[in-house]
Amino acid sequence: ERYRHLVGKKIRLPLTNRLIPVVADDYVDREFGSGCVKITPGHDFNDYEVGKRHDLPLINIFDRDARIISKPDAAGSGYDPAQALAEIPAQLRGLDRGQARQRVVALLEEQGLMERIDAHALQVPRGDRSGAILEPWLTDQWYVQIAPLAAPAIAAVEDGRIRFVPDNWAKTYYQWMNNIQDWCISRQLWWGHRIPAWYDADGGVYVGYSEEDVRKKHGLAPELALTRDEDVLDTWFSSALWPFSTLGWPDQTEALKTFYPGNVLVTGFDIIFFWVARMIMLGLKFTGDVPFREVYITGLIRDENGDKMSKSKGNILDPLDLIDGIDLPSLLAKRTAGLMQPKLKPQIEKATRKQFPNGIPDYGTDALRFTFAALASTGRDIRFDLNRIEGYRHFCNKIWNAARFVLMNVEGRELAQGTAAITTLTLPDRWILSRLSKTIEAVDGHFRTYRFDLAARALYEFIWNEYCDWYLELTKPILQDADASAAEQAATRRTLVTVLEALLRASHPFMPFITEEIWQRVAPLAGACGESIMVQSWPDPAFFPVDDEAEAELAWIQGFILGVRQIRGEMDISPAKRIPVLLQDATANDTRLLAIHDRYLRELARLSSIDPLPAGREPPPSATALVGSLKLLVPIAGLIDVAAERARLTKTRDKAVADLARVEQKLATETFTQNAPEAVVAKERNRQETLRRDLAKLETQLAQLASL
RNA sequence: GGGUGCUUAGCUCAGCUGGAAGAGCGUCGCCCUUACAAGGCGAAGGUCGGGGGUUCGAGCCCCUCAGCACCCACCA
Repeated sequence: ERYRHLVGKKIRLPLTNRLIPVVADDYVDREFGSGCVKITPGHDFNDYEVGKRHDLPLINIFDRDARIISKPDAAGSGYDPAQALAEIPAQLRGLDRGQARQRVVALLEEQGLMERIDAHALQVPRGDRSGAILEPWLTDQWYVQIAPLAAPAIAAVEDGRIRFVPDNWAKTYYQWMNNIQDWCISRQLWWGHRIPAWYDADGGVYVGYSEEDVRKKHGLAPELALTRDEDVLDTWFSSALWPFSTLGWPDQTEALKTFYPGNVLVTGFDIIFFWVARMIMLGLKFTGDVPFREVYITGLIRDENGDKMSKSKGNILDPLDLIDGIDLPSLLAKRTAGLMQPKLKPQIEKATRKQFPNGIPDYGTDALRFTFAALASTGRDIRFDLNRIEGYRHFCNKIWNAARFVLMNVEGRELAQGTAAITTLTLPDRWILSRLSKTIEAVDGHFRTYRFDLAARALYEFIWNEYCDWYLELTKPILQDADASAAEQAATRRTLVTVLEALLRASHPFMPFITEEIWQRVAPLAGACGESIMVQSWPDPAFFPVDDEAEAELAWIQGFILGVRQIRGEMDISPAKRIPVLLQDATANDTRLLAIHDRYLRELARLSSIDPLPAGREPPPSATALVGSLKLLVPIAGLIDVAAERARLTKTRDKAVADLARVEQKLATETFTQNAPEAVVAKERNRQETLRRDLAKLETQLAQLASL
C-alpha cells in the first residue's frame, strides 16, 4: 500500500502545530481522493469510531453555539483543554464554524500548503426542521441501561400477555427490542420533566424523588448547597410514564389498581418504538404487569401523493377543515404560517392551489368519521382521497332521506303491535329483518377483530343496497296500494321503523350526529325510550329472526326484476314505460311464487302484465332473461331493435359457453373428482347442469331471433 | 448495510383457513318514477408486477427477478 511506511509515524498538523499519529483503518475509501483523510473524533460519528479503535484523543473545538472556542472547554477526553485552545490559531478563535472553515482554507493557501481543491458532494446530517447542518459535539448525558428492561418487555409479547393487532407488527417490535441500545434520556430543552439529579459544589451527584428525598437519602447537611440538573427527560421517557401520570404512582392508588392494565392501546405503527415499547418496559418495571393487553396499530394517513403529512412540508389536512370546510385563501394562510423553512412557501402554495383550487367543502363530522373507519384496513399507508369522503357524505344524505321516507309513511299512522307485528309480516319484512340480523352479526365480528373498514362496509352495503334499494322500494307496493290489507300495512310500517331504529344504533359509532338526530324522532315510534342513542344498547342480532326461506324467495324476486331491468336498460326502454312480460317453462315453484308475489314484480319491474305463454303457442319475437329455469319474454315487436337483442344474447351465450367449457374440463379431470372435497365437486356438477340448461335456452332464443 | 411491507378495473382500495375476480369514485347509455338528481336503473372495464415451483386447483403458499415505500443504523 501506498502509505504503509507512514503508519505509526507522526505528522505535524499545519496551523495548530499539533503532532498527530498516522493510523490505518478500513473506514477510509482508498480509491477516493488522496486515499487519506484527517480524523476528527470529537466532531464526527464515524471519526469517533475510528478514534475509539486507535485510542485517539477526543478534542473539542466548538462552544455550544458552534463557534470555535475562545476559552478552555472541558468537553472531550484524552487531551488537555488548555493545550487544545492554545493550539488554535488566534485569528480563528470565536469564529462561527462556517467562517472558521473559510479562514482555514485561506490560511493554508497563504502558507502555500494547498495543492488543489476538488468539489465533491458529501453527506452531512441536517436538522429535519430547520435544515441546518448538524455538528456532533461531546457532552455528558444521562443513560438508562436498557437490557434489564428490554428482556421482560420482549417476553411479554412472546408469551401473549400483549397482543399486536395486526399481529405482524410484533415482528417490528422484536426487531427493535432485540437490537435496542442504551437509552439517552437527557435533553437540553426548556420544557419537560427535569432530570431528578442534584449536584453539590464538588461535582457529587445525588438522585432521588425530590431535593428533600435526596438530602434524607444521602444524609446531606441542610446547609450544603445543591443545584438541580438543568436537563429534562426525553419526551418518550415522559410519555412512557403516561399510565402513571394518569392513574398515580409510585403510590398504589385506587385508580391504578382499578384501571391498570388497560385493555387496548390505539396508535400508529411509527409509535411502536417511541411509545408502545417504552410504556411496556416502564410498566413492567414499576408494576410488574403490562400496561395494556392489546395494541391496535393503525396505518398512517398520507397525502394524495403518498407523502407523510407534516407541517414543514405544508401538506397537512386539518380534520376541522374537512368537517367545516375552508376557502382557499384561509387554507393557504394556514399551510404557510410559521414555516421553519420560509423558502418552501411558494412551492406549498402552488401545490395547495393545484389540489384545492376551490378550497375544501364542508363534509361534516359524520362523513369524516365514517371515512376514517372505512379506510382503516390492515395496510400501513392510507392515502387520503377526498373522493372517498365525498362518497360517504352522500351516504349520510342517503340515510337522512331514507329516514324521511320512513317518517313520512309511519308518523301518525297505525303500527302493528304485539303478535300482529310478527304474524302479519310480509315477505320483504321477513327478508329485511333476516338481513339485518346477519348484518349486525357481521359488524359485531368485524369489531371484535378491529376491522373497522369491514364493519363500515357491511353497514354501508346493508343500508344502501338492501334497505334503501330494495326494502324501501318493496314497501311502496304495499303502503301505496289501496287494496293492501290494513294489517299488512301496519306490519310493514312496524318493520320500517324497527329496522331503521336498529341500523341507527349499529351505525352510531361511525356516525354519531346524524344517527342521534334521526333516532330522537324514530325512537318513540319504535317503542324505544331513553335520553339518547348514546346510551342505548348495541343491537342484538338474535332479536331479529333469520329467515333463509324468505331470503331465497326474495332472491327469486330480485332475479326476476333484474332480468326485466337488464332488458330495459340494454334496449333503452324508458323506465317510465310499462311493458308486458310472458313466462315460459315455469316450474311449480315459479308459479307459486308468482301468484303470491306478483305485486312486487309488477311495480318494481314496471310491468303492464305478467302472463304465462299458453301451452303449445309459439312465443312472439322477444327479448329474454332467465330466472333459474324460468324464461322471461318481453315481446319486442315495435319496442326494440332485433339486432341489439341478438348482440346481447350472443354475449350472454358466449360467456355461458366459456364457463361451461371450463367446468366440464374440470370435471373431466379425474384427479379433481378424486381429490377435491365432495362439496366442491357437487358444486361444479350443479353449475354444469345450470349452464347446460341456460345454454340450451339461449340457443333456442337466438335461433328464434335469427328466423325473424 | 439490516429489517418490514406494498405491487388486483382509469383512480383509491377490499379479497377471511387456496375452490366460479369485488367495492367506491370516475366513464358510457336511459330516466326529474311524490325519500333521495348529493338520486334511480343498466353497461363497459382486470392474462391479480414479471418468471418459475408446490397442488386436482394459486390473487392467496414457496423460490426468484423488477419497481416502490417505510423503519433501524457503532453492531444485526
